[in-house]
Amino acid sequence: MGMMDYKEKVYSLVKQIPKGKVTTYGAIAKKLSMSPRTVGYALHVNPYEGKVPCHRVVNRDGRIAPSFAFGGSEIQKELLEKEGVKFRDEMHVEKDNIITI
DNA sequence: CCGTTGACCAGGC
DNA sequence: GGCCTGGCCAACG
Repeated sequence: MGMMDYKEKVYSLVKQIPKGKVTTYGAIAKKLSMSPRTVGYALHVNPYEGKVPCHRVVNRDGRIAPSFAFGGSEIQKELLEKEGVKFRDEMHVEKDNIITI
């Protein structure tokens, strides 16, 4: 494993989120000592569709991404529901799905 | 070198 | 829960 820039650190952490659970940008940011915005940016430009489960990251309120990079929030919702994540409404997961990792 | 943008957050009300 | 504010910071033009 060579040098990891900040984005790769984010991706390797996201890969550890178990199926059926989600975590927050802030939790990842805190663990990597970076700003939550930077985590959001890294996922926005994530080049590893299918390799990094970026659909398992939500904001502090449990809200999914309004402009999820791979097909919009509807796709993110589908991916999560397929894994058993329950939703409170169209844009929010039930908070008991959120883990801190 | 700015000014702006954005998959954010903490805290207050 | 919602709405604001101030803070945050990489990237882009």
